[in-house]
Amino acid sequence: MSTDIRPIRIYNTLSGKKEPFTPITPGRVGMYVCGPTVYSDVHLGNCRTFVHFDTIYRYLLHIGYRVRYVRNITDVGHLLDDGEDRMSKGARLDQLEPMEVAQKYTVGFHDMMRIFNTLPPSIEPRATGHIPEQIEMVESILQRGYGYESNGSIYFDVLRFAKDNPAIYGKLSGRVVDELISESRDNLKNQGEKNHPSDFAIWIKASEEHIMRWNSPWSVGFPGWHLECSAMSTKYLGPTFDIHGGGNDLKFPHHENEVAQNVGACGCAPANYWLHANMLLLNGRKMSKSEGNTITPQQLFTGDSPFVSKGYSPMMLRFFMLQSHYRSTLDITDDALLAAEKGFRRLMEVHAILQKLSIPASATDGSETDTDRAILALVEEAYQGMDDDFNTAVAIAALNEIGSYVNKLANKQIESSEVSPWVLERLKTVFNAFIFDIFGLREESAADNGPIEQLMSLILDIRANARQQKDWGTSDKIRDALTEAGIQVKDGKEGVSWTHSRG
RNA sequence: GGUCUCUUGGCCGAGUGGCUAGGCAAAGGUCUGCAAAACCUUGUACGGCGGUUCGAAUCCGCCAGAGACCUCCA
Repeated sequence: MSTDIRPIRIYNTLSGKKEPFTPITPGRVGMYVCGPTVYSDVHLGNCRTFVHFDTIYRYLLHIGYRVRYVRNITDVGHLLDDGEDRMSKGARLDQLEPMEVAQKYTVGFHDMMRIFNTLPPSIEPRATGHIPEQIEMVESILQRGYGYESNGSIYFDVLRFAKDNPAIYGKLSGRVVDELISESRDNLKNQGEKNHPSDFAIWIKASEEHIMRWNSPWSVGFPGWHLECSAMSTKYLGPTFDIHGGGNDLKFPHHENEVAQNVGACGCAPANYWLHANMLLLNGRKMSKSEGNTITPQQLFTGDSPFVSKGYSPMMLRFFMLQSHYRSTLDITDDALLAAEKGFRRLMEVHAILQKLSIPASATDGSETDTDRAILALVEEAYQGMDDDFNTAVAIAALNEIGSYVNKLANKQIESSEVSPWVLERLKTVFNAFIFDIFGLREESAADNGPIEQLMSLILDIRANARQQKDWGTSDKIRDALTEAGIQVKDGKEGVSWTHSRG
């Protein structure tokens, strides 16, 4: 029931502050996130953005919303400085058909999303699959007087739109139209076809050598960048929906123009809440291929890069990303990764220990203890962190504090009578939910089970015998050899256990 | 050049007008055959200079540094 859903607050770029989230339809959320342009391999920054929005999607689902999550694939429409479409440029370089290029990088993108354990969106529409919808939108914009034809191309009339809707254009990106006039560069191709430098193309007449082309009432051509998102979000989520997300760098011009197109086409604003994920930095700087300050996800996994001392697993990287808030820049450094890796292991280890804990009902008298209250307060803190603009860092901190209780309980450093069985059960459920359902983490230690479990139990048994006979030479030899093999032996009060010490 | 954001202890990284974030690293302790793991204790951090306030790291101003956008970009 929607009335049971916890209230949450979201930072809305439109207003510049946190607002209580109220969906258009109670209990349901429509969310659109700008997906990748598939003309090259996924950028690590894309991964961060999509991991965060995946976590937002997961949290909304977890607290009980029914969510339609739309994330597009842009496979046409980006103009380069020389006016060449990005897709066809890639095709020329690779000697491939444009759709072959799109397909190749789409598959690569999906693989990467799977590696980072993101849930697939409910709908993943492609720009080239929605040419008729985009043409219709151009027609609507023309009918309402916010577009004009020039030489077979259609441009969006930003000045006129801004004049009619002074409270809308520029609101998202904090821009003033007068400034746009003086600041716009005029070195774009076809600039002469525009009435004003800040106008942008919504339909572009294809030049002879342009490979991607479709018929339209105006010319054989292709849709402008920005248009696909307006058309597809409208088609699948309606003219006005709840949440629109994307990377910070899309605020302008992409999102600003998207708003203008939607309002220009139907007179209604596309989304109520705009969320923007911040950039990923490498050693304090924006990643840049031309300056050599860049690392691919693959290099991060293998460690094959001068920027890292070793490889890092995808799940550890996901955890690393979630340790910061989505609206903050996140700086990748080897030290930070090393520290996060240990933090990740600690959390996963706590989870494993917790799931094995049990407290006999007879251990307590049924009343709520101080420890019960402390633990429940931390659980609530984790949820409130997420409620407050999806603050994963705060939630992780609360989970870590819970971790101390879990370890103390497992070590018998606090009596089991101090924790009520139902609190422990609740803790197990909550931990499970946060780690797997919300944070989208997953166990990484190889699918060991069967044989390894048996071997380990044999080895540890031999070691236990040696220790009983005070044969420290043998027991330490076993321990050292296992350490060497990446297995950590833990001698606890309750017996011996082991974990993989490297992932 | 214009617009905007950020600057937190050794390293990351939350937060915020008065109350311990958290992780990693470090030191001491408990436990241990010795370790490891775990647990406990320890750091009096909020770029600089002014101002507002009973009180600011948190609000305002100036300065310095960094970053982002203005052009394809997650």
